[in-house]
Amino acid sequence: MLITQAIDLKSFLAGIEPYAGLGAEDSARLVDAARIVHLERGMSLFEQGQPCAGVHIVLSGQIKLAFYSPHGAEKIIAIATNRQGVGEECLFLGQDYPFHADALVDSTLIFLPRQALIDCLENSRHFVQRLMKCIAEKFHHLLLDVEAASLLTGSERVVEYLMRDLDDVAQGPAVVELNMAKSVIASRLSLTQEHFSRLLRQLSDSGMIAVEGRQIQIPDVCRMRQYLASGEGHAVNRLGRSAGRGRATSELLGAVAC
Amino acid sequence: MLITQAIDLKSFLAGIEPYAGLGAEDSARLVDAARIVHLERGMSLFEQGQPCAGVHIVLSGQIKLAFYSPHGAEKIIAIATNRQGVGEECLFLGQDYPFHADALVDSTLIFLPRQALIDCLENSRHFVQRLMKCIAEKFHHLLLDVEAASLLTGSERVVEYLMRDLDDVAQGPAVVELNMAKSVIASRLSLTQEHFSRLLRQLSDSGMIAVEGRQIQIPDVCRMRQYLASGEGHAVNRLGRSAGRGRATSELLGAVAC
DNA sequence: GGCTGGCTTTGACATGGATCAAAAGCTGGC
DNA sequence: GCCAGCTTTTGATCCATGTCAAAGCCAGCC
Repeated sequence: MLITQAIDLKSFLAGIEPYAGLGAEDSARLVDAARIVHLERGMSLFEQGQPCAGVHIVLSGQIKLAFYSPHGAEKIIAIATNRQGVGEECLFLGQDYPFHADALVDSTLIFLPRQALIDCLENSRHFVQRLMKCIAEKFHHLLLDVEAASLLTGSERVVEYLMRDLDDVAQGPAVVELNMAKSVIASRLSLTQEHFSRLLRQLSDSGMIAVEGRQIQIPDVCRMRQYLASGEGHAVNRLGRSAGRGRATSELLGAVAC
Repeated sequence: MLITQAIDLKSFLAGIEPYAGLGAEDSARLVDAARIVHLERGMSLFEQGQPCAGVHIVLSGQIKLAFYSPHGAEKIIAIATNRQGVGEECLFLGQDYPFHADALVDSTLIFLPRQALIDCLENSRHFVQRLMKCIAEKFHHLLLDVEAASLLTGSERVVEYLMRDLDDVAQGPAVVELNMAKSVIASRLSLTQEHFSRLLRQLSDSGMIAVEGRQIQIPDVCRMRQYLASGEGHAVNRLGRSAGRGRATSELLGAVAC
């Protein structure tokens, strides 16, 4: 690995969780062991069932994490981009990867081998804590996805998705750029691509959004929030009702009054 | 807290992850801070959105972890029983509980306050590692649930559920006792109670199982595995298909040939 | 420019699973 | 043994969402 790359890598790692705050020794250990990985669009980073070799951090591109059924059905769990890590949660199960990871577009990643990470864990209490926090956060995200998929209707999930990147206190108009194929977003939202397309059209027809290719105009963010809060979108479904009660769907909708 | 209880607690904690292997000092710290909690059936342990106060470990009973929509819809994420812990994943997010927890039956729990746990974490590197592993395992379980809910049909999920507790290499006949209300199991499997009831009947009519109240007879475990493997249960659904491929649904079905 | 192949939309239709309503079954209490 | 309050089953019906197929659309390429 070239010196310049090594230097860059070091400061790069220092800038992202959970690697920020590593001691010089550990930091060097990781940089030493690190490898750069290039993936062309469509290539696989790893397959479900392979033993976990380490962690990958996305430098550029998009990595799709997904399950496949034997019949070709696909469920995308998450898309890793930017400075996000892939596979931390599998490091210590002494286990196989629980999902597939493929490049949606040409991508570059840093690979940190398992053993180097484990050595750092032995060495630094703070690193373990940070890593634990990182895994807990992923857990939390997955929970939110499960909540949305179970309790919201298709159109509500779409609305919720469009508002994810928006400021919690945003008011008035906004623009959202869909930065991946609609079929990918559809699968993330547990929808077929056709259904997703129709839902966008419905929302568009109702004036809630305006679709221009991958660009979505939102004339009034508050209206979107209201849509979620007062569930026009859905036919009172209920899984079970076993100890029936009624409560607010907390985190799914920002708690801002409009 | 009575001496006898304290002694019991100490050895109890020593017997379960991630508390096994704690040093004497930390162990004492936890036992000191621990409180016993009794919950009557139907009572709430905590609510979604409350700040996380610590971890609860189930001594006896069943604790339901679930989301609720504003309209009373319920999605049960998991049932904690036996020696399982509740809430480890929320400890370090400095965050609120992401779900509700209620007692399905009269239950007894140990409560370990957040601060005592954090002190132990500062103290013991091994404890952090064990806790991290514990959280990673929960993450993995949730992933398996997401996989099942996304890729399997209702009847396949039921079959998969019935086989969960069975030995991976089990052959021939088996009996499964449903140890909670069917409506609860239904929600765990993302089904309505009515649908679940009908699916049990279908499987029963097809001779795959025999239902006697809460007791399910399985004449031939292998037949169940085949049912999952060769997906009779389902009408080739596909979410997306964006980079279509065909692979085995790994962990969902034990990899035993019949 | 005009082709080619991958996305995306639309339409027509099928169906799994949800809803609503009511009848059975159970179970614990008196 | 019988009632009151549950859990569970069954039936009839509806609807959100999936499926299949074909047509548009758009971008990169020669």
